[in-house]
Amino acid sequence: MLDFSELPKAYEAGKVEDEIYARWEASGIFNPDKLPDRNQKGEPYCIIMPPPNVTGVLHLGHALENALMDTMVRFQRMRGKKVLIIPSTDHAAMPTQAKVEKLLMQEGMKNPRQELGREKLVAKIREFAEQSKSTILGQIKKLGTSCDWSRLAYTFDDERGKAVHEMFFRLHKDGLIYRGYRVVNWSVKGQSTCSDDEVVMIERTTKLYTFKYGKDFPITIASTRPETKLGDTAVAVHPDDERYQSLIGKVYTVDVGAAKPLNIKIIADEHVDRHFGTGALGVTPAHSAVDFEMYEKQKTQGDPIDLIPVIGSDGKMTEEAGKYQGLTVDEAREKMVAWLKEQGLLEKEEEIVQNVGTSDRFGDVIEVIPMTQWWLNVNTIIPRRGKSLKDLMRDAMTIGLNGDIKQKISVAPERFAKLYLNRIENLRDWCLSRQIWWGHRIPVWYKDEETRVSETSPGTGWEQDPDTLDTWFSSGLLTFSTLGWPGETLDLKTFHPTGWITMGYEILYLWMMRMILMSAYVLDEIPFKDVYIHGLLRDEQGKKFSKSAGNNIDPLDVIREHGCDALRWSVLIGSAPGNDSKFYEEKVGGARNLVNKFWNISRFILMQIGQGGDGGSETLADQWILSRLNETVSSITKKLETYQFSSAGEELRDFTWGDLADWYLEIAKVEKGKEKILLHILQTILKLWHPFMPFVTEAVWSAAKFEGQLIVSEWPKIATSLAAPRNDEIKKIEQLRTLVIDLRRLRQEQGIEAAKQVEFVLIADSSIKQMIESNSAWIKRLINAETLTFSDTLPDGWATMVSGTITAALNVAGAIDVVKEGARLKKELAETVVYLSALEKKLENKDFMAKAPEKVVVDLKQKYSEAKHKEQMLSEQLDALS
RNA sequence: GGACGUUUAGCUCAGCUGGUUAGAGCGUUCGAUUCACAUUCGAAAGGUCGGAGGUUCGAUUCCUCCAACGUCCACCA
Repeated sequence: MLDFSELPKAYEAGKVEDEIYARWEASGIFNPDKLPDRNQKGEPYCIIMPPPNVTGVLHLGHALENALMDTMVRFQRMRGKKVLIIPSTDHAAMPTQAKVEKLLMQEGMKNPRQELGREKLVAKIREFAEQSKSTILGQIKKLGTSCDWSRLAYTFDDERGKAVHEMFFRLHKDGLIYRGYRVVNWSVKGQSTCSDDEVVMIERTTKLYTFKYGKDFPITIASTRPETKLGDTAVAVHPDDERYQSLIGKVYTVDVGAAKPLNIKIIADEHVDRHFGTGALGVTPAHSAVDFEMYEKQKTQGDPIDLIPVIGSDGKMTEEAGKYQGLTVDEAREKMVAWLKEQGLLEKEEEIVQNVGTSDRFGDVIEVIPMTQWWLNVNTIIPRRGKSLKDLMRDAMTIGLNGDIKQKISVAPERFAKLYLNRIENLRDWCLSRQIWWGHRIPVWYKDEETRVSETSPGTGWEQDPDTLDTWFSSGLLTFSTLGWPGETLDLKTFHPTGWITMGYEILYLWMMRMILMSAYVLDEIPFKDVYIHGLLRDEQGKKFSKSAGNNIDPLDVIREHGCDALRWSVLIGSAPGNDSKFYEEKVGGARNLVNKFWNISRFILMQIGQGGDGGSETLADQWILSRLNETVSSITKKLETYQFSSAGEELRDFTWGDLADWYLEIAKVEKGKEKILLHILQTILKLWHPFMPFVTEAVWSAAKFEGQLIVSEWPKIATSLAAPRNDEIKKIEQLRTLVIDLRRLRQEQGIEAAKQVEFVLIADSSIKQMIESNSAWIKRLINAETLTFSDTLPDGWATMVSGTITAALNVAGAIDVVKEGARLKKELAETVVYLSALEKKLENKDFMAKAPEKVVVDLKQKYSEAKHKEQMLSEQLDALS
């Protein structure tokens, strides 16, 4: 016989978590190939972990993400699926290099790239990344995530490198990847390009200048950046604008101080807003994305305009800028404005609010500069496909790839699908190349005028392209590069498309879109069937957690203090899918109490075992709890299937704490011999709780010496015989519950200390009387009554009340204040009458009776007769009083 | 400028396709506590569901408008 009273009174998370995790890991069940037979035969279910950046350590967002994934995966594993969750990390090219460069500069280096050179700097970054990576992986273990470490991936390891190259070659062969001279987003500080998605718009006030290029120029234009006007080659007006119509097509030569006089052509473009400024737009093809588009358009229309770069990659004015050469943009602007004033060309100078793009990694204002870069064309038709990448991305979310509904992604919450589609329509070509050194180097080689695409050098004299690929190129492949692609592996066949994925809405575009693009293009498959978008965790004031704001919380600190289960619970519960939620200390405290409560419920049940024989037939309470348990199993299963984590958890808590602990276990203290049922209940709730609180449940499971490991035990089945609507017996106990609650309130209202044993007298009809009598032992216990007797009349001077169809009287010491009692009864009677009339109105409404579901009508009638009875009792008592 | 979201108890939030007297956690007040759990138990107070219309027998839920707050997008130079 095991002595469970030796178990610690309070659950000690810190003492057991690491050991439990190690045990799971050692038993191999994180690896789908080593799962029990039941799972081997089950449906494959794969989740790709959103790879944390190797830039730093985990934050609360990761805790949330891991809690979501792991809850889902444990649920699916217990249901018998062949479950795989693949852990990975992201080399995060730009941020990682930026971070290491910053560190080196803090150590005294002025320009790490110059001082170290490519090889040495990359080595430094690798060293940092490796260290950071191992920290992060350790942290993920602490979060309890049951991922398969044997399949660990890194976006910058050799296997992923192969996938990256292969993808590059295929896209290139199909003509989707091209090298082109176009304007890019350029961070002067980072000395690299970035994609549109990495540009963060910020609002600021700036001056808008209204001026002419020269005295003889017919049109006045406005600009916040006069210095770029040194590169203007056109003025665009709206084609229908009668003010300028006669000028369209004309060319004017002006001299604003650039190296050469500028030829300005008046062109028509309907993007021009007639009502903003002067209704005319100075076109600077080299330094504005929109203007560049006009430039391209003019070119295809056979009416070309020039492109003159006046700002260089160092952020300074170029040779083309003439007398402004070498100045920074700000200096040039000042000088230009001064010149305009001097010449009397400046007409107006006003403050306006404007959005400017900044680099999300380096923080500086993005300059738009024309450069030769590698691009991915999202609009051109893919050979043999008849569709563009953009089309594929759209199909995956609407009709399914190739019109196959099985190849359609569903997004929860749905609204994000709309946002995604909206975004796709505005997608422009993706700039792939980055001028940093940390990342997959572009597999293209040059020799003299020749270009060759190849993984390794084609021979002597060939120079590899110095640029690297955008990190998202490699993370976009993750759903299949982690499964062995480009090899035709068993994993790939088994697990792709993956089953489910979760991510924050902030990387919806950056990551989700690219995974869909890559997978649809190369595998003709969606990367995942379901996406669950989660919100952001914010602090108590609603601010984002960040290091710079100083409100950063390390999930490991929380675990150390309250345990992993408590952390998981507190990030999962109390929020709706896709909505942000707040994280604060009290929430974790509450979660820790819950974990401990759970521990003690289990401990109590275990301590009952061996206390007394088989209890014989099921009592009313037994039937009730078993029915509730079954309802709970059914509901939790359904909720987890539909990703209602918070709601599922809350219901589980309410059942376990409310129904089980506060009612059934209290009853069990009186009705002995429930060993078998208690054991069944314990095993069932351990399973239900396991996905939410893996550690405490496994700790109980092993302390109880139950068979095997909980993590691979079978999810409880829904007993269909009990799943039917509750029978009359179950209704009866609900009635008794109501009675107990009412009697407790009666005590409380009478101000009698709960400790004191008191006498109750009840008036009830015979069938109810019998029911109360056969359950009187635990009823007495729960209301702390010495005697519970029945009578036909109410004793004088006792406090009375009505509960359902039962009238109860409590013996209070001394006389009751008749006036006070009368007032109370009157109030209650009035409330009942109001309630009754509301019910009556409903029941008399023919339309309602015709349309309302039968269940509702039956319930209503029941309520009505109960209330009617109560009304009668109350008025009788009131009469008796007076 | 566009799109989306939020607005429900003192605080943090649930509330599925409209249906009994709108819920939870925390907090508050009152009471209990040798009992598995003071990381506990019982009871109570607290909401005209942001505002105004509309549809319906019935609206927190659906529609329209308005307000406040928030997020994302956008080529207003």
